[in-house]
Amino acid sequence: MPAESGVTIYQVAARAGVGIATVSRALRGSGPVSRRSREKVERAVRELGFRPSQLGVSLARGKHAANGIVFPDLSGPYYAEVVIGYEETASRLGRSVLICSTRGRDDIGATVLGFASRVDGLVILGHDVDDTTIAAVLAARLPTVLLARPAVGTADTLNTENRRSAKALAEHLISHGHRALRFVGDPARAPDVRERYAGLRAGLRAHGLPCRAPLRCALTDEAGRYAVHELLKSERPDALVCANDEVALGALQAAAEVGLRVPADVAVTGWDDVMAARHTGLTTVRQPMRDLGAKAAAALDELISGVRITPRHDVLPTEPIIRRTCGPH
Amino acid sequence: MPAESGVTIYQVAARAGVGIATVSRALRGSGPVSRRSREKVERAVRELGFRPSQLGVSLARGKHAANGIVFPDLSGPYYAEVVIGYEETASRLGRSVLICSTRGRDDIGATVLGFASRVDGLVILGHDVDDTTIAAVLAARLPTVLLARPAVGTADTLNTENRRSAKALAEHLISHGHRALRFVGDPARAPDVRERYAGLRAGLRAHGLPCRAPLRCALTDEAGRYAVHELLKSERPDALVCANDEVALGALQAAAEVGLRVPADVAVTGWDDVMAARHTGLTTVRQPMRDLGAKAAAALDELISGVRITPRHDVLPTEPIIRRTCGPH
DNA sequence: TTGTAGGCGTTATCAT
DNA sequence: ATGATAACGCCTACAA
Repeated sequence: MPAESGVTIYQVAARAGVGIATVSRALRGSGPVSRRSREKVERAVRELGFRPSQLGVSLARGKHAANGIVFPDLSGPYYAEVVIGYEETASRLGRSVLICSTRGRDDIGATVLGFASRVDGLVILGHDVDDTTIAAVLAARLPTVLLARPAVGTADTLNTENRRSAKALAEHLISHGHRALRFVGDPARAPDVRERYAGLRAGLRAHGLPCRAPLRCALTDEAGRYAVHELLKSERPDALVCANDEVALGALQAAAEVGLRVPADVAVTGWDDVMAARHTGLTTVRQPMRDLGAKAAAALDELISGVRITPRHDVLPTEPIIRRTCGPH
Repeated sequence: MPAESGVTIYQVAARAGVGIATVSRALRGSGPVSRRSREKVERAVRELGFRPSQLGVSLARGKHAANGIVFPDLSGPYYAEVVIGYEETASRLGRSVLICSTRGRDDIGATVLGFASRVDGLVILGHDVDDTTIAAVLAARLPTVLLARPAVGTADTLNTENRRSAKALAEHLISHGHRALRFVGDPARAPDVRERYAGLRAGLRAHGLPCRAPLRCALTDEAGRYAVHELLKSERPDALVCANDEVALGALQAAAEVGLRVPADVAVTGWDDVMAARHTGLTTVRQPMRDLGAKAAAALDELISGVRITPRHDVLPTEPIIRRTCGPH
């Protein structure tokens, strides 16, 4: 006795004194139904509290009428915003949204494959799902959109711009007199981080400045705090260009702990523009996260409905947000 | 051509030279199968890349093997954390998770009812869904858990403690010499806020102090900022007890704008312990949000599997987190 | 305009 | 141990 009232289309038909086909047509508007029949059906539906079983509908149609989204986590505003944008658009397009977090899972491949068998299309967010698994999903002919992740096979791809904004950020810092810019984060761990680091390097190079090796750490405030704290014991960079806001927030804490003023003694920048960034005056780069989700839903819809068959690869622009932590106004 | 490979159990049976019943049994382990048959089936499955259609399985079993969760939004860490906790536990219990945001929707009732017909059980988070709709869901005999929301009918209920912690917070402020405590937020808009306000009043009353009317505003940083900014033009409370962290963050901004120091000139407290709270030194109250989601999933599982039939109403404890903004350590 | 019948892909019963 | 066969609830030619 799942969701549906338990009432079947047969009972409605019986009560209305018509055939099930008429009930179906009346409900879906999928064929001619006399005014009289329609009214009888509507009344029977009301009296019985009939709600069509999604299971029946889906099986008959061969469609789940549901899309999936796979993401690494929902803590931290980044992914959550994407999911919200996705849900908003998907539901407007009449599709339910199934979620699947890979957080702390050991069998990601199998999980995603199972998940894929419950949806008409899939969005995969981030790089927790390996290429092999994605290839398998594509082999099952499941429409797929990859988000914030390098391309695989024929899947659509949707990314946000990293390099250009990172370079702009670096040049902004340089123009304010900063010279020793140090990147905080691990380029090896994520393509996005790699590109941000590349942008920083490009900015430095353009001004004939050297670039030190990145200060590697995980993308959490605690990791950033620890790494930067250790760093500041022995070195004094002009600016800390952090891989994301959380790391930057950790860096701010570390600076405070060792008695350094921001931005007077050291500048700090992040990436994402999370809420905490606004409230700490953190200079950062804003990504259109909700848009990203919405665009993914729209792209997936095109793929599922067959309106488009050739893959598309989009890159959404990002925008540096200059605040207090990167220097005098 | 949804997720599943397109291969059916009949093709597998044919290839393996057995009946479909044997294939089903072999795959599910739901009955005796000879070693020999099992091997033939396994090989056929592998060769054909067979994956059972969830639609077929669900229809035959009369179960969606999926739970739903309805929430107001995912921006802001509160709901996102709950959803994560929920997904984690639900998926461990072998159930997929469907999400439904009510954000910016006009037809919430209809949306939720439609949503309900796609799941075996439902968690409803917050008070965006009205009692009538919930009653309708319950009438459809759908197992339901209400989260952070007053009880309705026979649904399970799971809440976090508000009043006691609010009172404790008030008494902490009072013990630090604060007298003119002002509540910021609108008790009329949410039961949680109402209880937090009640707790504040109780704390003041216990010390023979008067309690002013709440400074009403929406639960966003912008609303809090504006309301407090206006307030501080004409009044000088000792402490601002905010309905949640976002409002409190807005209050911090407002205080800074009018040149007031926190906590020297005015203390500020929030509620939720979001990331930004940690990084601004905001005194707040921590709620076990992920736990809340996990417990909801577990409760729902009991209801769905029929292990328990009588409703349960739990209240999870909360914990004041004393930081910088409420006064000298 | 309407109803009958077949099909969607499983599971599960029940003879064998 | 195994395989027909009947559900499951709906949609949709097709025939009337």
